[in-house]
Amino acid sequence: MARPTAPESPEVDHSFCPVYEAINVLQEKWTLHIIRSLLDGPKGFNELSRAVGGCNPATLAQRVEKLEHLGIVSKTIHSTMPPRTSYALTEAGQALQAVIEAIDRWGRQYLPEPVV
Amino acid sequence: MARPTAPESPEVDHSFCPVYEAINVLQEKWTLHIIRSLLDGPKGFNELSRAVGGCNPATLAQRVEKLEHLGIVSKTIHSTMPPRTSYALTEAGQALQAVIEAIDRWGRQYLPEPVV
DNA sequence: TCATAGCGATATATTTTGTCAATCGTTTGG
DNA sequence: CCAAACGATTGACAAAATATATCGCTATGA
Repeated sequence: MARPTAPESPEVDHSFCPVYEAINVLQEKWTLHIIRSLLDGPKGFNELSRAVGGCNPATLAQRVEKLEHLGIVSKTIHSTMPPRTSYALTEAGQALQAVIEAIDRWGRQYLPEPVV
Repeated sequence: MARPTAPESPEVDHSFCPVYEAINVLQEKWTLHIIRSLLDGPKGFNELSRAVGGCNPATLAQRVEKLEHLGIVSKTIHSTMPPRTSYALTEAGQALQAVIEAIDRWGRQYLPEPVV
């Protein structure tokens, strides 16, 4: 047991495998959607919420906080009143474009029909 | 509302966006770990479980069934008693190697230190 | 001027999802 | 001949996500 945040089994040693960690970060619900939305520019909270499509504010706030903590997203408060905040991708976040593009290519090729 | 399985908001139209769908498939917990494990060859149920590391059998069975249904994983029953089954990636599943590799590169570059 | 919509969130209650631990009948290794 | 391993399945439980309402405040339009 090396990484407390990662799910572990006694049989396999995943101690510190960057891919395993990366997967753990990206597999959380909405995370990839958030990153994809931010790839076309910084957004405010509600703006991001609309772009992501369907994520409720509680989850969105939590995800975005975690991504900020991981250095993937940066949060800038322009004014508290009226509330004006913007979320943008950091360099690490921008680098995830490659991942999104890979998913994009895969989706176009192998999910041509609606998934039921 | 176009895709019943996808989370939707009235403001944004995600009706049929392959990337959006692909993300929805890949973001489910353990899915990427399962695919990554199967990239180095077919595995039995418990073998897969150990390779994935930490996923409980109920969830694993459910994930693997869904992936089979999506045409990403194929299940072959060699014998029912004694139980002998193997799970392998289909062509669509193999194609996800590109995605895993992109995540791999990203992880190595941007997650060099343990993620708390 | 005065209601209204929008901002960035947060709280509570409920539903969905994932986990834990035990279990099945059979074969194999010691 | 007893214990472990195989591929799962079950039911009770915990954790995560959702819907919905709400906050204080302001800029806008009628």
